Parts: sequence; C-alpha cells; structure tokens
Amino acid sequence: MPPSARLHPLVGVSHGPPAPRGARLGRDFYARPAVDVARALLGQVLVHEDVGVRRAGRIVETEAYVSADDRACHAAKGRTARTEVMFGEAGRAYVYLIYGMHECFNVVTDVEGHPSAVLIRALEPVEGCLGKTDGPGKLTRALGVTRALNRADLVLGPLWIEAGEPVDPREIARGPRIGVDYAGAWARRLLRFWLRGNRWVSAPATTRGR
DNA sequence: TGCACGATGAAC
DNA sequence: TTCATCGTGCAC
Repeated sequence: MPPSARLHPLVGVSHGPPAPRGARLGRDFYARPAVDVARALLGQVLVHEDVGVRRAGRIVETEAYVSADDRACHAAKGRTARTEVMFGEAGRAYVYLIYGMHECFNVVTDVEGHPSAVLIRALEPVEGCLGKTDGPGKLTRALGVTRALNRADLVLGPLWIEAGEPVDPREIARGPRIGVDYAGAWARRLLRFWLRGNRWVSAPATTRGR
C-alpha cells in the first residue's frame, strides 16, 4: 500500500483515501477504533431510504463510546440482549430508546469482540428531513430512524452513510461527552467531536463546548 | 416481580 | 428547573 493510501491529509487518520462523494461507506470505514470513526464521520452524509423516500443529513457532531471499560458505554454492563450488537461486526446500527421516548442512533465500530460505537448527535439537514436535526433524539425522528433498524447493516441496508465533502481537520473541535456525568473520569475524556461553529451542533453541546 | 434510572427534548 | 415515559439491568 502506498503511503498516500494510508494517511490522507484531509482525514488525518491511518486509513484509505476518502471515498468519492456520494459513495456508500464500506465495512473498512467502520472497522477501526471508535475515536477514529467519530472524527472521520464528520462531514459524511447519513441517509435513510424508506418506501422510496430519501431523508438525509450531513453529520456535524459525534461521540465515541470506546470499550467495555468506558463507564459511559452501554457495553460496560457486559454482553446483554441490548448491548450484543456492539460486540458484533462493525458497520451495524445500534438504535436504542432513551428516557422512554427518544431514540438514539449509533454505528458499531472496531473489531468483533471489542464493543464500541459512535453516537450521531447532530446533522445538518440535506434532504427530506421531518423537523430539526440538532440533537440525537431529534435527528432520528427527522430521518424516520427507529428501533426497527437496530442491528441493520449500514453496508447493505436501507440506512447508510455516504461520503460527503472532505473536512479539514482544523474545523474539528472536541470536548467531553454530554449527559454522562455518572461515568467518573470517563465523563471528562474528550470524546465528543463537532464541526466548529456549525449552527446545527446540539444545544447542550454549544453551551458545554469549546 | 419490582424498581431506579437514563448517551433527551420541550415547556415553564 | 421540571417532567414526560418505558426498556433495561439489577436487587430482592
């Protein structure tokens, strides 16, 4: 593999060159550590196609949930019916219900047996969105993503992520994750990433960001 | 079998 | 700051 294929200047991680704009991201994109995926997802476009209707948004804010040791990660509870998907192959959807009423969408990352995922926290609307997309519960509603899509394969199914315009790493800001104060030292780790100054970044994030 | 508690959002 | 609302994990 030539050096240029390992380190692209606009992605900044040890991975292949960016896919051509509009191309569906493949398994390899997701099969690396959650932090790498969380950064690389910024600027990419999440798409849900349902009964011929396409709804899409550009990813502007993400959070990495990195391992079973990460106390904020649901997989810290161990391998259960709910967390099972995070222990499986990368590129699957992990969709769960929070607070009895909102659904959150994650992509499973890293190698099988290493539970981790990236929560998509905010999108910039692109196409067909039903309402606002500046928060994890809002964007699932706007794209029609529900728990029915839990475990769906983003590489093959009706829900996927496609390549957007490459993002300059200098545009990427990072800070602590939102709503995980119970996680001790893990709550202070800088595992949230967003596009600096983007108006669609979630409200709690803009008040706690930097 | 029961119960405490959320990776949130909207209203007050 | 409060509260809606229910699946999950764990105590009993």
